[in-house]
Amino acid sequence: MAKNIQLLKNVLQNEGLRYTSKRQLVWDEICKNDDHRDAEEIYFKIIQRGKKVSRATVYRTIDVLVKNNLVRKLKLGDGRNQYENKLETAHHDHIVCIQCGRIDEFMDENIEKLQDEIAKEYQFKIVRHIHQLFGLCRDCR
Amino acid sequence: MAKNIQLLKNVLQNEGLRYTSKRQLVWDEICKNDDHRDAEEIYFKIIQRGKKVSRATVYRTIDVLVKNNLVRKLKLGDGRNQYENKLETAHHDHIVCIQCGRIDEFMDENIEKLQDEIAKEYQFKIVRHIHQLFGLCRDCR
DNA sequence: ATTACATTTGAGACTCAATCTCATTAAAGG
DNA sequence: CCTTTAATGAGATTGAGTCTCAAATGTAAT
Repeated sequence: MAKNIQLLKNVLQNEGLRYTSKRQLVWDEICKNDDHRDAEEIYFKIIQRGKKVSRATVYRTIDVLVKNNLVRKLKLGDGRNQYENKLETAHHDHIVCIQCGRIDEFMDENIEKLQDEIAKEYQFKIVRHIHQLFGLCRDCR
Repeated sequence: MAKNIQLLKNVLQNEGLRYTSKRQLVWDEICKNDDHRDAEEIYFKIIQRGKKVSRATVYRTIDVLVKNNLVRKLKLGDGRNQYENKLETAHHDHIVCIQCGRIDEFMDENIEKLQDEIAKEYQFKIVRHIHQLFGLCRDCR
């Protein structure tokens, strides 16, 4: 857990922001489990634990954590966005520009889940997968 | 264009909804180009063309079209959702057994939508994609 | 420590895309 | 044309997320 404190300190320093107890509360809560939760759940859980923090601070802190890759933001698209800590080494797939060769990485928790559903439907046990998107990047389109 | 009218009629019939001039206006506008536009743009363009329709009807009609695969919904996650017609034909991906070589085909609309979101996020215009699941089929696992 | 200054925090107002309400209008089938 | 049922529109409402600004807290120099 001390490692997580240091991660936060590094990020804040990197952003030119102060290390504060409120920011630590938010990061701690997000690290408490590996589920994806929305800002409201994270906020409420902290309150439930008897700590004081505001929604504004939760949102603001999450933004910093997401920007600095400590937290993954899952944009479900409907309702609230969800978040999960990103402490494990992440799996990712690729999105490739057929014009200039630029390669970006992507990773989508929802696609992963849907793959599992498909595997179940076909009674397959998945060992690995390839998922590549080909197209024109913002500079080539 | 008569083909598009029929597509709309089929969808509405399938949904148990009436074919109306307002719904046709919305679908026509979405078919007018292949860009991704948000509901407000689509609404306003119809008004600009001198036709009358309300935002509520635009939103409601788009929902039906998305649900029935005539329109692709691009959830950027920030700001307004965007939409584009989906008149081109469908495709499928593969799920492969690494033991016996069996190949099944799958196609999941939700994965497709998520891919579009990713493309949007990365500002890519997707031309094609590869999505293959490798594992053990029900007979080999 | 104390002071002086800058940043952070919180309560609630605010934003804005999207949805809902319900009175009015339009479609379908006699 | 008439009746029934669904669709439409104007504006109110919702709700996740952001913004405001006074108060609280951190930071650094003295």
